[in-house]
Amino acid sequence: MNSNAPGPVFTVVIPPPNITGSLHMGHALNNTIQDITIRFKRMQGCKVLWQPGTDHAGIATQNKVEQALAAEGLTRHDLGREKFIARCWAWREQYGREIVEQLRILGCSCDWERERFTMDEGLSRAVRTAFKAYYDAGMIYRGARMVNWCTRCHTSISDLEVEYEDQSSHLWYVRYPLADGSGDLVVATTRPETMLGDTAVAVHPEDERYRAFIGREVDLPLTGRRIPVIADERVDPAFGTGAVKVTPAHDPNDHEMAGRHGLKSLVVIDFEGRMTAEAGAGYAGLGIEECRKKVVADLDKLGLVEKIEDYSHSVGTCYRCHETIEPLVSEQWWMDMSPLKDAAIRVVERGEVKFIPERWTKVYLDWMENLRDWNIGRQLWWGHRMPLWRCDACGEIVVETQTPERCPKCGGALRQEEDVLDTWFSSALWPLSTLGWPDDEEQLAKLYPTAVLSTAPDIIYLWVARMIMSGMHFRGEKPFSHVYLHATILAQDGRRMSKSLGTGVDPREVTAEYGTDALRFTLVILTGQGQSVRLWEDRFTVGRNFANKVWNAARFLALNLTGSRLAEAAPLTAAELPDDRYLTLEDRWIISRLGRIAGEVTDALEAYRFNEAAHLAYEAFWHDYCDWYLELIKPRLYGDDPKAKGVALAVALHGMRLLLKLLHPIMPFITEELFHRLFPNAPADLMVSPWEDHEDWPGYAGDEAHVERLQKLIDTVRNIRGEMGVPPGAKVRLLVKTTDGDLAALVKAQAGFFANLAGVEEIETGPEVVKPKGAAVGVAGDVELYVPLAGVVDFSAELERLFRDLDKVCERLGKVEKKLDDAQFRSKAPVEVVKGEEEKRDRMAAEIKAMDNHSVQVEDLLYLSFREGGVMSFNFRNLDDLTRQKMLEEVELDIERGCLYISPRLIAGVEEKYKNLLVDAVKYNDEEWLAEQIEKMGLLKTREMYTRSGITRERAVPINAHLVLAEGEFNRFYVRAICKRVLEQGLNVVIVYRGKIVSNPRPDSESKIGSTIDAKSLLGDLRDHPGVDTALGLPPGPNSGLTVALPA
RNA sequence: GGGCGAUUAGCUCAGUUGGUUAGAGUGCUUGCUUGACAUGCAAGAGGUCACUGGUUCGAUUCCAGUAUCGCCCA
Repeated sequence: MNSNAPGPVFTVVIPPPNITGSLHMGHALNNTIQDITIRFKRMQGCKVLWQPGTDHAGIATQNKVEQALAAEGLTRHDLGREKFIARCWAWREQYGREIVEQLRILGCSCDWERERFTMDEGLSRAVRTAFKAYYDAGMIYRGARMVNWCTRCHTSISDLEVEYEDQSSHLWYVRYPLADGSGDLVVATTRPETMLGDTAVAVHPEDERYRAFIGREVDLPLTGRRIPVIADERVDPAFGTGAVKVTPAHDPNDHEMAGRHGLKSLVVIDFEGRMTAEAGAGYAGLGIEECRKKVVADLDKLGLVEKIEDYSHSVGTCYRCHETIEPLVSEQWWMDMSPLKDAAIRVVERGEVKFIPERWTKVYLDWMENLRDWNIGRQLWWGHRMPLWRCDACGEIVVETQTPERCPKCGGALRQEEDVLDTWFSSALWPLSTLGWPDDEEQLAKLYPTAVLSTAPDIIYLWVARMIMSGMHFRGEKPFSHVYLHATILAQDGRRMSKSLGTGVDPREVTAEYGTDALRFTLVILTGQGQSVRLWEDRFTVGRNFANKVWNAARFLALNLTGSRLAEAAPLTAAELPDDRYLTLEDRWIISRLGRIAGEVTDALEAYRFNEAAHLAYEAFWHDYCDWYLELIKPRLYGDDPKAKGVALAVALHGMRLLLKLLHPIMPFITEELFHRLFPNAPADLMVSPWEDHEDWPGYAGDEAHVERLQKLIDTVRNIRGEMGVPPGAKVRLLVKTTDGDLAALVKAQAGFFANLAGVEEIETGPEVVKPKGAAVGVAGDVELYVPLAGVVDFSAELERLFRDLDKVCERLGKVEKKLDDAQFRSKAPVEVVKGEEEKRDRMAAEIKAMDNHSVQVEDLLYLSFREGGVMSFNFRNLDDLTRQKMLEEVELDIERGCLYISPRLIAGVEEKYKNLLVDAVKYNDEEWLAEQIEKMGLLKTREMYTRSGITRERAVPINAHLVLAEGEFNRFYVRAICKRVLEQGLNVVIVYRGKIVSNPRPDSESKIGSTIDAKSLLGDLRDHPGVDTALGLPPGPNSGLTVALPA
């Protein structure tokens, strides 16, 4: 413990891993979580203690050692108790060390010199002290009860150690003859061999079928015994025949039933899993399976087997050896839990112990409410032998913490109880015993209670509940304030990792291949609070790539530091940042931003939101720091101005230092290493450096906002470049049209941003910027950006991009306007929300307006392409060669013949989006009314339409609709542009229009999404052109569309 | 049989009190051997938030039911 730290004490006890083998992924996650918390608190200045240790895990370890002995052909009985225990200790030495080694590889910063083991002397004393206290209080007693008996482990085990497996078996229907010879009663059972121990047959009292049988007797076959037929409510009339055999000694339900009816118990199965003498000659000594076969065969011989059905039921098995559990009545040591219950419930109900996530509180309370007496004895050798002695002479029972010499009553010789205590008896004391109880009150007062226990949900009953009970009982205080239940790690198939299925991932292999930091980071960023997560090995590339990124960013700084004196004078606190006036905009931005992130990471860690903390740090490191900041300072680093370089490096180092700190709890190794490389004069290790929070860092909110604006503009330029296929090396000119003087000034002053990050070599900005011919256009808010690309761009791609953006904005605006039109919304929603929506609308309207201005540009682009060879250039990249060829033929412009035919598909440019367009058009053609219209309008056939989307040339009816657009899919800009061109050629335009137009509202008009605009307004300023005729209305239909037709 | 949890992009997961343009990583498409990093850089596509009702001006979010999966208890 770092006792000199200024802050409060922060203690965590490790849930002690058992010493049976190796740590699995769940351990890796759990201990990573604890280490993150510990490192975080340590850096925050707390006096932290992370108490490490291991658990002796009685039955589990004993099994392992027995397996090892079996390999030598030995059993524990060959060795005897003492030698066997010695072997267990040897095992513990080896595997206990291995576990600890694995924890160290995981980077766990435990207080290793305090490492404890549940069977240490001190901890054993705690166990004896507790036992005596309970015994003296009358809470420990001996009694014969039904227990779960493992015939292989030769011990009773607790209910929680029984695992239920579905097994397919049979249901045997056996006839029990009535004693008076008047017939028989058929009982159904899954365990025919236990009939030898039957002492009754039971039916439900309300069961009409059997009412007459109650109180009579049957002859129990194979035994010569006569047993009664009783009535009991617990009998399920739907099971089997509704009559069941009652075997009090070998079934928990029957045992209870026997108690109610005063039936006697007949033990027919012994602790070895063999039939006893009570089972009768011919059966005694047989194994259970063997006996079952014989009983069935014998019954069959007597003609008493009515039938045998296939039956699947769940069978209790030992969680350690998977042997079937025998319910047996056995003399055992029990602990009365009722005196412990209330305090343990209260402390949770009062919120003094909080479960995270909260829902586990209920699981805990439910279990506590139904707490049963605890079978604390185990018939094992490995474990804490009960501190209880019997006097051979007078039978006195002595319970002491120190081994007594003689019987205090008669002076006779004493023999210690053979049973050991359930492992959980010592686990329950872990937070107490490791911190000094019962001997070191001073230490205990300082360290107890601990802050948090982090563990898996299935440990709630085993440890959490018992630790709380012990803590409350012996200390009057909870053992921890928080219980963090971490995620369950599953295999790729969504089930628990399984060694036998090969779906397990060994943390040791992952650390070897990807590194500890990668393992830790991946686990943490992947697992949300208490949610299960699927994991397989590939997933660790996330962590590895990030670690690589961190390494390289630091390397970048180190390379630039070479030869600089900065390294020696490396800045160590935010207070030593370069003076404000030397800082550039990006410097202030990153400082302010990282400070903000530090605060958010701190909050996330405080709230046990580890994945959020990891995500925040990741995002800040990779995207803010590397992608933006480091790129921005490169010119200064490579430039000739040593002072500017110094400032940039200093800020970069500060940022790096903070990021390393924020990442350190999660990735301790790489951060520590890099810290020392970059800051060789640092007075201490990173792990004990002070944590830095929001308030330790200067904030420049205005500068953050400025950079965000620039980022948006740069994104837009990059988007244009990417979409237009501008070669990465090519420099472009950028024109920014804005009425915002501040923004113009900002853009002008920070031209370097654009040069570095968007390949912009020249910028023009201001309110009167004019868009050059053949420029790609982008809109960011109310700002318009032009990138001249004449001769470079694919115009159709540009149009496509522009309209795609426009569509998106229009759609969003439509939603907002609909909302704002709703009187209910206006009256009932909070004013802030309404205001927010209004602002949103204004912003989007401005954006649309900016785009709208580009209808002119659209026309230009079209015009340009028309003039240059009369073929529009479209983006054909997704089309196959044949289609491409056909389409090229189709778009020939034949102005002389007064026909403009453009396939709707081509207008769209992207076939997918406009897939249904032509289909719709052809559907119209197929219908009679369209024929009528053609007739009426005197339209001429021009070209055939074809498409590759399922409409064949044969099916397509040729029409002379030159432009067919369908619902929601067209852009009025196209319509207007094309119409304008056509009109300029002295030709006429007829708008055929039908139904609702649900796209592209004009921001300056009343039209909105979902409302109808008429064809005239659609044409805007062209509507009064003498060549335009919109008189033709078509009936509305499901495929509302619009046709621009040109009569010859 | 009872309880709990999950169901969001091809995959793995975030989404904090009901109003976001629903996000990330990975995978996919396109282009890049740009002087830290190809374990990389830039751009792009991809989602009726399982389904059905209800509450509400408004539901991925709250409630009820259904379906599928998982865990715990009996």
